[in-house]
Amino acid sequence: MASISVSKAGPVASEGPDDPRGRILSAAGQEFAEKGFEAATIRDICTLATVNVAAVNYYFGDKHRLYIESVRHAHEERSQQVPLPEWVDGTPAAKKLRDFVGNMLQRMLGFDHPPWQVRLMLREILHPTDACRELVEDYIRPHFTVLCSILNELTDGEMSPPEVRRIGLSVVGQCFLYRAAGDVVGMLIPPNEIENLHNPVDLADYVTSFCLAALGKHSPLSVEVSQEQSLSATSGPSDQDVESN
Amino acid sequence: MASISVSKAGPVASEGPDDPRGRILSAAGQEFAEKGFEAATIRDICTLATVNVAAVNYYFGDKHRLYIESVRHAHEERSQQVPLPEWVDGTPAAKKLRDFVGNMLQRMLGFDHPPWQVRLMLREILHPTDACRELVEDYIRPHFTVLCSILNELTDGEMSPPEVRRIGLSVVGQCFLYRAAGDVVGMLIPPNEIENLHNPVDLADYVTSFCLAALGKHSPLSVEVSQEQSLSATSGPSDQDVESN
DNA sequence: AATAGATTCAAACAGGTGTTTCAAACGGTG
DNA sequence: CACCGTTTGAAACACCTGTTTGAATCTATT
Repeated sequence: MASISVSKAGPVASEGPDDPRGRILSAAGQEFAEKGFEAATIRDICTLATVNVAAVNYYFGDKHRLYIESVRHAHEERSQQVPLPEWVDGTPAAKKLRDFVGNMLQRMLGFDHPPWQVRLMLREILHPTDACRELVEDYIRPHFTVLCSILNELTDGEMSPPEVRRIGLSVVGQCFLYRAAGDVVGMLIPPNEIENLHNPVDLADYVTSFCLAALGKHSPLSVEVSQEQSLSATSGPSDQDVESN
Repeated sequence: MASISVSKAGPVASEGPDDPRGRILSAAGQEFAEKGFEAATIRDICTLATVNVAAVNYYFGDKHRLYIESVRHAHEERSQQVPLPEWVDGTPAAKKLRDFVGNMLQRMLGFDHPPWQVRLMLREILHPTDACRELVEDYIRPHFTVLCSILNELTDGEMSPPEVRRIGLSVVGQCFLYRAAGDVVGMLIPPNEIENLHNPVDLADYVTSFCLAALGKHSPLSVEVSQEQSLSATSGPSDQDVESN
């Protein structure tokens, strides 16, 4: 959206089901997501995509441009896989917040283990390269803007935009920890507790309650949080996780 | 502490000021922190440490064991550089929480840009290898335990340990976002706002208030948060940031 | 069927990697 | 001083990397 669409490298941009370019893009995404830019090798990528090593040079020029394209490909696919919820007019802001958090956690953590698209984007967030700016403008900022507008609605415009953004980061941060440092969290917390309290659904309820309580739109957490005053059982529409390719 | 102290590889473990082993450890930490395990090269490390390439094999065996040792070295140094605050009896739990959060943010973000020790540990948290378990047990878990005990004291034991841990992760998560995804936050938020609202000191006040409000130990944030009911101006003792090596 | 362009392929290239070698230098001890 | 284990040094090794080459194959148009 924000970035000028760069003319796609390579001779052709077909859309067939066994389009070599697409196979390379998908294989590269998985390899880069798992091993990082340096450790992933063109040979492994091409083996996974069942193409010759020369193909990546033919379609993308070099490894770096392949990486850029595969990050773009990842967030484009993920945007379609888990679109933002949409609400009818009059939906309470608190429910919108719960839906948004549920949607974000679903996108970050997935139903099963998260798809490679998310892990690749995470790498770019943690150690930004040239691909990061586009990722932020086309993927992250739109989502963050929606969150801020929900928070603004929730507090009836009492807070300044900077303050709203800070609350927004608090919401994102609580979720982000599980995605970025999930392994460490798993070492820190007993395994059964992970399943009971730290699964995507219960987490969405909890993070939402925590935020609402901090904003005074909800009773505080410290007096009986266990009685599950469920805000909503249904998360946003079309939350399914498409493990494509 | 928790892990059995492995016999140090290499022929000798001297402590002199120009001990080659120590120079390699420090150089390796910086290189690994900046470039990651794969991208950092033994030759660059040895150039930085002004030793021959064969020295790393002589003192550590191979690149992998050098990495393990340098992660251990990093969190040992960082523990000394920014120790946990200590409180006199009768210190209010709310102040303890504020001190702890301030201390944690100082440790994560540093006064200036964070030292390589933190960035190396962060890499290990994000993409764990063999070095992670020891990092968690010797460094992360002790800190997390302190946080949980503060939260437990704060809520007068009303919450179960699992619930306390979940609150603890919320506190950590809010801080962690700035450390792990600081670049993206910088792209998402106007620059002047970063300086005014998202600096370590103001962040510590904010995260503490957010948490206290959620627990009902504090007035909610959404009605006038700007009037700075400062909990404490002094962060924990010995918060200075030693840029050693 | 013949042609021209697009695509694939095996092979090779130049450069960098972690690791090893083995001789030289060092430093304390008899 | 001569000895011997410890430490350093330059060079080489074997392997793997991204990239390129140029011929072979395929595909579609004439």
